[in-house]
Amino acid sequence: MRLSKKKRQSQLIESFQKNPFLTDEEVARQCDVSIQTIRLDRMELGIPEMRERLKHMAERSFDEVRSLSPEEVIGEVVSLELDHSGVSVLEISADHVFERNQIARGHYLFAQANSLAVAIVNADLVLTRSAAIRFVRPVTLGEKCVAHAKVVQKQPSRFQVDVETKVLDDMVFQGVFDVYRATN
Amino acid sequence: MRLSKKKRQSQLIESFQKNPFLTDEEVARQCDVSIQTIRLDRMELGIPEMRERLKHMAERSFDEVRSLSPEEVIGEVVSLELDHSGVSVLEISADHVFERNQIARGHYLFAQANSLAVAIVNADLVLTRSAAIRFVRPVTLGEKCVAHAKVVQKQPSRFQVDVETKVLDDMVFQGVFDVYRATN
DNA sequence: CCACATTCTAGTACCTAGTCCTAAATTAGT
DNA sequence: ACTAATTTAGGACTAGGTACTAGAATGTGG
Repeated sequence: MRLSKKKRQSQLIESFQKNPFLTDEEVARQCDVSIQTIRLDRMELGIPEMRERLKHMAERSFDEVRSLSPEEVIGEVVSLELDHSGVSVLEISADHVFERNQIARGHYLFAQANSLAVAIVNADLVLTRSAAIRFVRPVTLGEKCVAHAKVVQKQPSRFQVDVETKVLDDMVFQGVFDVYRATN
Repeated sequence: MRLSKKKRQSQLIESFQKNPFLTDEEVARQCDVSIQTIRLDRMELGIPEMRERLKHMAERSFDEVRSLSPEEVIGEVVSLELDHSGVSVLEISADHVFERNQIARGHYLFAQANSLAVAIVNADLVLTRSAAIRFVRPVTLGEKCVAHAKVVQKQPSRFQVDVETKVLDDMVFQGVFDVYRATN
């Protein structure tokens, strides 16, 4: 006997999770059943065909790249007054948290604040020289982090930008960034 | 006249870059040429068919998830003495840099240092309370960043971890992290 | 042991988004 | 006007499927 239907199906779920690139033919051979059986299983389990699986993976990763790369800012900038102030919003998704406890990894909050501090300065090449930051309280999955940045010191090529990130009215992160206009 | 072959082809490259999900049929309509022309173009330019493109994207994102998630550390930890010291290596790839100037975005260096500082502490739930960091010099595409972390102060649930990141013998990043064991 | 249900297998027609190939038609350059 | 480059058309074939029908094998209850 080859395995009951239920066992096969739960094994199937695992297989596709571990390796989404498997074709029906390959798993059929693995389970020693016909290709049609695998297809019926996929129907019942609501698992899409390989091409669709890959497409969804590609979509997800593409969306990430797109939201990161064009503006090169983490979080969505909702208002920006160059050389003065700005606000960005980052909703903590599953990608941002530790699996075990659903707490956001610090560097995402840092990245949000840092890229906002850099975006605020009106120049082609802006880099961070130094920063002092505090993670006031842990942020968890689903929370919407709103970062407010403002320039507090302005010199020809050096800026001090203060960033405060809140969830609702709750302060979660504070940072002071020393950024500079670099000569390209 | 519809556009010269060269213009069409360079537009094609851009289109596929902007949206890898396009089928030949769709771009053919966009360029107002036949599907075969697009296929010849793809051949000449060495652009694979859509399904292959998506597959490669899926592969890349799959690999990333696999290499990032298990340890939840950015960079590869090459040595680790719990509660004492550790070293991790991060090679700056195209994903880490600003497109314009090939300079690594600060938060990747921060992420490497931060996750090493957290990994070093022997406890289930470790979070960063605060940090003071300095980006000593910009890091560019292809450079291999080696972060050395050591615990310089140890209290029951609070640690100060100093991190220095170098490219060869060149200091590029310095950070002092205040991390703590949290009660889960 | 029979009957009936569940489960599995086989096979056909069809789909998309292609490849590979041949051949004809069109356009451009000189 | 002639040749060469470019474009288009079409046919045969492919992978990895969907959707559907029908039959075979394997249970399981009575």
